[in-house]
Parts: sequence; structure tokens; C-alpha cells
Amino acid sequence: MTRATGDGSRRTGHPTILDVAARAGVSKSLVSLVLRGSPRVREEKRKAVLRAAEQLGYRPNAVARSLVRRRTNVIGVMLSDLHNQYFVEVVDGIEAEALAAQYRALINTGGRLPEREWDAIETMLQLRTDGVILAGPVLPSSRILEAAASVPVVLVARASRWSSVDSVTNDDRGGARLAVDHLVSLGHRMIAHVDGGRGAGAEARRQGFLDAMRDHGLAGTALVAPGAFTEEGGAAGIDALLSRGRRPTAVFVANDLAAVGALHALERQGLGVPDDVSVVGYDNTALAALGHISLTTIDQPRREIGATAVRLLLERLENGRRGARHVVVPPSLVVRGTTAPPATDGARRSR
Amino acid sequence: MTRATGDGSRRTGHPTILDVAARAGVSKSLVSLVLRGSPRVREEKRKAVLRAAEQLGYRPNAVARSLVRRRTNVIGVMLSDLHNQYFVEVVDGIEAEALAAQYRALINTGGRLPEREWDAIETMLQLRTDGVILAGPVLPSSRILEAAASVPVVLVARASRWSSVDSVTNDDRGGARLAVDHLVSLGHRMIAHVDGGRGAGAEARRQGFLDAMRDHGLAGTALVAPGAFTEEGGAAGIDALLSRGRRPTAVFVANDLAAVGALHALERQGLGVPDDVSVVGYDNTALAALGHISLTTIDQPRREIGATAVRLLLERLENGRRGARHVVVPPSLVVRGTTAPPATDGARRSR
DNA sequence: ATGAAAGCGCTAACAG
DNA sequence: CTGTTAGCGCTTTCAT
Repeated sequence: MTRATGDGSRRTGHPTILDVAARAGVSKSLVSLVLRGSPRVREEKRKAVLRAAEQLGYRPNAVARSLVRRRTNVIGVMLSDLHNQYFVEVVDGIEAEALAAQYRALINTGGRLPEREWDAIETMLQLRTDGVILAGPVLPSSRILEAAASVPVVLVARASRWSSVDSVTNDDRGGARLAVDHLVSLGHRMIAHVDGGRGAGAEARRQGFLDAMRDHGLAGTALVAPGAFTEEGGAAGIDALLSRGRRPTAVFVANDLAAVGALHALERQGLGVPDDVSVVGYDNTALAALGHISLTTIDQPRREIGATAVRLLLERLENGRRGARHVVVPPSLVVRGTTAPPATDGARRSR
Repeated sequence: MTRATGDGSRRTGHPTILDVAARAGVSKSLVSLVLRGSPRVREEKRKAVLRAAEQLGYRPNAVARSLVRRRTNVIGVMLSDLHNQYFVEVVDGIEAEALAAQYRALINTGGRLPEREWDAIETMLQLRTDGVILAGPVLPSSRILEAAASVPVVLVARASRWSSVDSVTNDDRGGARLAVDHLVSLGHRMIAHVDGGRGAGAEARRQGFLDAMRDHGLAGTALVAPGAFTEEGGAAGIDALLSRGRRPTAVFVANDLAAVGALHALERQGLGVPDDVSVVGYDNTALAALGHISLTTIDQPRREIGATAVRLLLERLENGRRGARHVVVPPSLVVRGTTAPPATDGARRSR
């Protein structure tokens, strides 16, 4: 027999559906029906149930519900790095889209550490989230496949080459090309690139830069300096570049943060931006938009990327899609104050 | 009778404890014991169970476990604003401390919208998280009390005056005083404050500024301009200040982002920092540390704040503490490049 | 329209 | 040491 009603709330402090049933003088199944808005319940009873629930301060127990439904209606999000402004907006897009579809997004971070990332994922799998979005994961692909074996997985900012894992990425090569085209159209020829090292998308941006330069017939002057997706990385890239002698008139830096580092390094060297050197970043984070920085950069539709990730997940979840979809979103150029035509000797213009 | 073993995994795609038991040739309770590391299980059986679990790719179902344990071992975190760099590090502290205590932190955001914040909290309550941390909530206190009625709640960056809700805040008045003391010790007398409007802590920072100025006998020159915790807010504050005629030699801005806006506004007006005007921010976010910005600011030990919040929660959860604890952490001054002694007429020094 | 009964996957006494 | 037995709170047939 199920336990006597009424005193039930003593156990956990939370009233249960049984307490509500007792108070309303109906069976617990009826309460369940009412609470889920079934149309075939007599108005009178419905009201009694609702009132009882209200008075008791009843709050459905999602744990119990999930257990029987075998569905939690939550999407787990593993963020590799909360410090990266880029992901913050991706999360906005994820949350908005999830909410619209009656799902909740629960976030966990991995701190760019494979171990912690997997730990976060494992937690979500145990929690039985209906799907998982991995934003910028750095862990080995075997782990990704392992997760995908038990739940739909979509990758953000990391390409997938498997049919069991969807992905949504930015066209990094195309973005790099946009940067080069912009610079070339301003009249620059001596263009350098400070790359992002092993960061996500760094390789593609480097390739894109090289390809675009070649297409413009500038392969000869295309310099690449090693950098990283950090302020220091950008500064180090500039220092390396300048120590080589031939100074470029423009530099395309792998991401915004590194570009800000580059800006600072240039300033330290007494070089004006954009008077002496033009600078283009990548990502269009909040940083780039600051009036004080006003960085020309390549934008990625981050909210849209997040929303797309959720949509891909739901396609598998609700429509049962099997084959993989790898969505690539187009980047765009945002011109601000760090780019201008190259200075013609002796005739410098001011910003 | 419980359902036949072996085919169980067909139902959800996930093997259950029953499948493991069948494979290992033991009862399901034994499996449970082994999995939870009970010492009194014969080594032989233990191994058999572990092997079976391994082969089946068994992953415990936290939903079922939570239901029976009436404990989820997760701490829900409602972040009012992911875009605010301040919270990112608080989250780092929360996650680290939670992990150390065998809890998981699950994050939800509220977007600074009371409705969405409550929605996020409600979700966590239904998920039966063991406790909830509200970081920078803007929703009405009645909601906070409502949540506290069903689960331990701790507030971060928002003061609590209730015994049912703990809080950990920064000493904003003290921080403001630190800023003023620094400026005064540099020789400034004409010091202005661009406030944070209705932002969290803004009122206290404003008061702290006023108090400190009075204590230095500078009440007469203490100007306050209305601002906000945004770039625009800081810029608007500067514009208001300058249009009033008497230009201050130093300004203390309510937070870093606004301070950057102020920097930009000053620059637009042709004023050099720190040559013509010194600027101090608040929060010591990553922004302030950028070489390109190098903002003197007031630091809050954010990770420690997050860790403390978790500790307070666990005290209620595990030690059953009843009375409230309101922890106030001390801020500290971080001197960078935006502050210097005031220019003596005609003799300006350079940065 | 409403209630009874059978679990969801797991833990926790309680026996043996 | 190991298995049996009750549920945790809720949904969901299946009768009535």
C-alpha cells in the first residue's frame, strides 16, 4: 500500500501529488491529469485540485517525472571556457532556442581541461539530459564519440567528421579571406597574420589568410607570425613581426583578444593604429566594440550559432533524424576604427 | 515481479543495474553495493559486477538515484548576467568548491530579467537541486524568500537581511573609500564619481565615495554624476561632468566597464589619462587588466566569493545550520596606469 | 470522467 | 556477505 496521505510532506519538506490529492479529495491520477492540463476533467474537480496545490505550495518533482517519462527535457551544455566572450553569446542563443522548444539548458564548464570537460559531460549523461551541446571542447574525439553513443551530441566551434555527431561551425577560411580582401581593397600589400596557435579554428584562419593572399598575388609578402588566442599571444606575434625588419602595413590577428594585445604592442613600439599599421581581429566580441578599442573585426553570428545547435539537437530528438548535419555559418566583416589605407610616405593621415 | 533481465536495455537504450546484475549473475542490490563502493562484498563478486558494468557500458542513472535518496548532489546557480565578467570568476570559485565537496554546479541564466530569473529558479527547485546560489539577482525579494522556503539559498552580490537567506557580498563602501584614499594620497582634491545608477552595489559605492570625501574634508568638491554599469553610462557621466564647467582632476567610476566608457569619453574630449585626469574603476575584471587599458581599479576576490557561497550552502545542507550568515569580503586596490598625481599647471608629466 | 495498479531505476533496511 | 522487499513521486494504461 502507498503511504498514508497528509503526513507525506513530512518526509522531504515538499508536498507531493498525494498530499494534493488528499486535500482535494481525489485520486492522485486525477491530480496528475489536471496538472498536465488534460481537457477531460470536470471543471469542478480541476479547480479543487488547483486550489489544493496552490494552498500546499505544491511544486512538481521533475526528478520523479523524468524517471517515469525517461526524458528530462533538459539540454546539457558543456562550455569549454566561460572566460571566452565568444561563448557567452552562443549560450544566449542556446537558451533562447531551448526555452522556445520547452527545454531547459543547463550549463557546465570544462575549463579547457580534457579531464574536467569529460567529467562535466559524464555528469550530464548520468543526469540523463536529453541531449548535449559541446561548445569548443578540447577533449579527444574518442570521448565525443563515447558521449554520442548514448545521447544526441552537437559540436559548436569544432568540426565533426562523424555521422553520429552534428556540428555548427564558422567558415574560418572565409572569414580570414574577408579580412584580407578588406585590407587589400584599402590598398595594403604588406599584410601579416598573427595566428592563433593551436586554438579552435586557428589553422583554418591561417590557411584562409594564405589562400587569400595568394589569390591577390601577394603570396610573396604574406608573413605569418606565431601567436595564440590571448593578449600575450597577439603581442608576441607583433614583436616577432617587427623584429624581422620589413614592417607590414597591416596585420590580421587570429582573434579579438589577441588583436588587443597586438594593439598594445604596436603602441608600445610607437606605431600608430591605423595610421602606421592597420589591425583586423576576429570574433567581434564585446571587446572589439568598446569605443576605446573600436576594432575592425570579423563577426560570427554567435546567437544564431547557439540557436542552430539546439535545432540540430531537437531534430534528432524529436524527428529522429539519423544522418549528420554539419552546418557552416558565414562570417561577415565589421569595419571600425583600426583599419585605414596605408600611409603614403611622408603623408600620414590621422584617425 | 520485476521485468525480465537482459532485454531491459531495449527500453531506453541504457543498460540498467538489472542488466548488470543479470550479466554478473548476482542480485541488483549487490550491484548497487559494489557500485557505491561498499567494503563488504566478496572480491570475486565485486570484480564480476565491475566487469559486467564495464562491458555493458553501464552508466548510473542519477535521476533514479536522486529520487530515492531525495538528494541530487547538485547546486543550482542562477547567474543574472553572463555578460558581466565579474560573475564568470565567481562561477569558477563556485565550481571548484562544489566539486571538492562532491557536488555539481549547474548554471542557469536570468538575463537580468525578473521573470526569467524566477523561471530559472523555479526550474532548479523542480529539479530539486540541493541548494541554490543566486548571483546578482534583480528579482523582488519576495521571490527570494519563496525559494528559501523550500531549499537553502545564498545570495551573491546582493545583501540579505533575512535569517533564512545567507549572503556574501563585497564591502562596496570600503572599496569606494580605497579609491578615494588612493586618489587623495596622489594629491587630488577635485574628485568626481560617476555612479552606477541602480546597479548592484552602486548605492553603497556612491555612499562610500561621499563618506570618504567628507572624511578627507573634501565634501565641498565631491561631485557625483549619474551613470550606469555600462560603457555608455560611464561616458555619459563624464560628459555630464565636463559640461558643468569645473573639471575634476580625478574620477572614480562605479565599475570597470563604465570606466572604460569614461576613458573613451575623456579621450574624445582631448583629455589625457592620467595626465589630465586620473580614472579608477571597480571590479578588476579582465578588461581592466588589458595592457591596452591598464585601469587602476578596486579588486574583489571573486573566486573566493564563489567558494564562500558554496561553503555557506553546505553548512546548512550538511551541518544543518539555521541562523543566517552574511559574509562581507574586503576589496583591495590595484594600481595600474590610469592614475597619477594631478598635473601642476604648465608642468604636465607623461604616462 | 476518475481510480487502481503497475512500474521508471535505484537505494536501503531487513532477513537470511 | 548477499538477496528480498519496499518504496522515492510521478505517469500511464486499463478498467469502471
